[in-house]
Amino acid sequence: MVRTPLTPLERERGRHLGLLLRQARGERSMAEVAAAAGISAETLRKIETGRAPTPAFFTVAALAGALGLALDQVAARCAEITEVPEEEAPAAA
Amino acid sequence: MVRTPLTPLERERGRHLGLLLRQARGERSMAEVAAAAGISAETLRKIETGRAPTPAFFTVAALAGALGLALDQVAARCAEITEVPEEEAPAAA
DNA sequence: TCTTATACCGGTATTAGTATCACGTCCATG
DNA sequence: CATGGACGTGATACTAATACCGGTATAAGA
Repeated sequence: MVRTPLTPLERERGRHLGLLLRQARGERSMAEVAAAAGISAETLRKIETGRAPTPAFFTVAALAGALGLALDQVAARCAEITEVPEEEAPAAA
Repeated sequence: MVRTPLTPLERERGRHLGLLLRQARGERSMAEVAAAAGISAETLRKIETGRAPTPAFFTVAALAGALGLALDQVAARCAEITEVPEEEAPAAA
């Protein structure tokens, strides 16, 4: 295999990142924040719901800027994710 | 077109990001830094040379961690890139 | 000279991010 | 009830990131 598929840990980290961004968005609409960050609302939705677990650096940077978040804080919070919840870690994988 | 191809500005920004990382790497070898960041040396090389202009967020975060860089500083430096050098901006594009 | 290490480059393979479209749900408002 | 907005989900299209391979170049050392 050439490009390693995302590990469950990476997916969990992406889910965490999505939650962070969603919390920071607060009451603002997805469309508004997405427009402010210069990305599509669909992409923001995928990131927030964890369906795009490893978005591009500049995408996250633009979102952090639009949401008033510090990138280092975001990265630190995501780096805390070091294990996958058992409910989310199927034994078959 | 569905996924917008990278604009010349995005490529220029990626080139800038690569230079930042290379400077921060200093005398250390690519293999060493790549291993410290948990990525392949090939990927690090592509990022440093600007051939992968929009790397994943966690990839940059891991590199910044391995290099002792602050993500906000990196993003801010890259955000300064708002125009493409004329030599690099073909009129045909 | 030969070997080794480092880095650059091209190609190739595979997965993932980004964007658009369509449809469905929920909720508030008319 | 109808309508619209916001969010969710799935499919589809296309580009890009990541990784591995082989080849090349250069510099240092035996």
